[in-house]
Amino acid sequence: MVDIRHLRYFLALAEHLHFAKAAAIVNVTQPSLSRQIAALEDELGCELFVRNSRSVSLTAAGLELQRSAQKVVDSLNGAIRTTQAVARGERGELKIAFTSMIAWTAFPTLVRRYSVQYPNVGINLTEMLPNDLIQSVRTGESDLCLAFRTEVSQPLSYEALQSEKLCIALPADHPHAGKKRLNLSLLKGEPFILSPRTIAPTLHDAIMSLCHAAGFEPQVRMHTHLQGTIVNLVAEGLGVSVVPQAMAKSGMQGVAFISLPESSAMEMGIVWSQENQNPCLMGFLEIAGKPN
Amino acid sequence: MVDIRHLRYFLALAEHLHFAKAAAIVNVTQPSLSRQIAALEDELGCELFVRNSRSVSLTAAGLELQRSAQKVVDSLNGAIRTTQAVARGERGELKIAFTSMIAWTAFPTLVRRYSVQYPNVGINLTEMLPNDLIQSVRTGESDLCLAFRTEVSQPLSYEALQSEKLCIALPADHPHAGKKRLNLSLLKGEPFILSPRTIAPTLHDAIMSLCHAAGFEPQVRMHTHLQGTIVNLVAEGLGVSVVPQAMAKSGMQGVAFISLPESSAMEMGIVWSQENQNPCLMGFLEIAGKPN
DNA sequence: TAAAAATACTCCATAGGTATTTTAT
DNA sequence: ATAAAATACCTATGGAGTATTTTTA
Repeated sequence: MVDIRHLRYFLALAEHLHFAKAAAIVNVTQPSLSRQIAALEDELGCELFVRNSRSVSLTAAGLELQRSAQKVVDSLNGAIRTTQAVARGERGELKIAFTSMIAWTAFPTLVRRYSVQYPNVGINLTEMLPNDLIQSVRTGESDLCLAFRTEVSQPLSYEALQSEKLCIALPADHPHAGKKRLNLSLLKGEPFILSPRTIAPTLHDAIMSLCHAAGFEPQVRMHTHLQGTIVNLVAEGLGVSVVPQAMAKSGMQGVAFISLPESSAMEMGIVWSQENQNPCLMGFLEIAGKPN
Repeated sequence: MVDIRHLRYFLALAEHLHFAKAAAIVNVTQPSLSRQIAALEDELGCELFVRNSRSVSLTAAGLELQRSAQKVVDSLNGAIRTTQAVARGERGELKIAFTSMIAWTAFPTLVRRYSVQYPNVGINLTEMLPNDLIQSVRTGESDLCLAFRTEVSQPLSYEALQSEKLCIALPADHPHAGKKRLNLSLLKGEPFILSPRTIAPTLHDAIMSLCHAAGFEPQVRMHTHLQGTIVNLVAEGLGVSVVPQAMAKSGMQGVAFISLPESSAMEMGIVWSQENQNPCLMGFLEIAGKPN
């Protein structure tokens, strides 16, 4: 059975055309090399070298083997290296689930930092509805997701990434626009644009309890879980809303953002499964754990 | 040191995901396979399988190795096969030297028969002057050549392929054209077109001795070693010539060919070196030796 | 004659086998 | 309880080393 040792010995001899020198290269003695080359020729059933006590040269078959054996050895070395790289999490694929809100958090920066440090890992970002995030991690469909703080049970884990207060979004021409502070109760009669509870329960409930604390039940006119769309609708004057403060960074014209210091912080973090063996996940968690 | 055995065992296990079954595939016992897989993982420094007593599955690194190891094994098998094919003369290159006269002999058919039987051998046909043919074989520049019968010394060999009588070529409007037989001496005063002795001595000398036997010294007006050109010049009425009978097959208009049964046969054959180790040469000689 | 490859002989590392234990469902 | 992988222990194949012989330019 031809194995890699035969090829390594053969390649050394094919290069140096001298048994003693080639033997030294591969760290064996000349008789050992002689025997292995003879065994290889016997195994293949053909001569690879023409040799006498004065010279060694390749036959046509030997010349062919020199070309192809080098490829075999190279591809074996490559296979070993890439396998080890995968094991170290330096190569492979990381499947990340996110919702459209992602664009307004620190998550994009985190993904960029990861992709810079692990340039050979393919990052598969899949958008899904907020409610489906955790389940996709549980089934292994995703390696991790970004979600609001949540209680997760074994084998899932949660780690906080970032906290955001909420803020009020008003049309720029709204009577209260321009104020530094605004008591939510003043929006009692306004039409609200909110995320539907069925899709984004955490955010929905947080806003609802703010309104209840202010003593009113908001009149919800429109639903969408896309925060960017909510801000757009507010800019069109179709209603008011309460959105994560990061949305203020959107630079959208026609909207006034008024901070809500009394709102509880909306904490976001990443969720992953401790049973997930994808080595790329370890690298991501390590980076997520570091302060940026 | 990772070798092919490790990869073969690994691939069997990666495919069947069951130690006992995979062990049977590669014809070893289960404990032997267990130990070799463990040794491979140890050598690579990473886990390739997640296993317990109920199930075996590939890790990310194992999945990567499955892909690349298959390529390594395939390329090794390919290297072995092509090397053996080269040794058997079924692959490689055959360098053949010829002169332009080649088109008028049995040689093209022989080359075609060879290339049909050995479709993976590249045939390198190099045209050269008749005088240079033998030398190119001696230096190894060519593996074989077609030449007129010649005495060659070790390590060169000659084998006859084909014999050709010579014939007279006359312009179609020549007074003697149309005759079945023609004594050469009747061309005594005619302008002759011949191959120069410096380039094609064998043919030149054969024609000269025919003329001398007929009792005259030909008046040589033009020289060229290209038999096709000679026939063209005859067709233009510029002279007469004596050419190999195969030229009659050329179908050239304006030329009459008259056989010369008294001419000695011009024997052609192939010349090669017995020291030439090109396995393709053996295949060619075998085909050349067979009657077509 | 001398440089270099092949051979003879010995040793030992390790792959492989049998029997058994451990493990997880 | 059972199927399956791991481990213990033994055997023997064959790869490697040293010493020597053979070969050929």
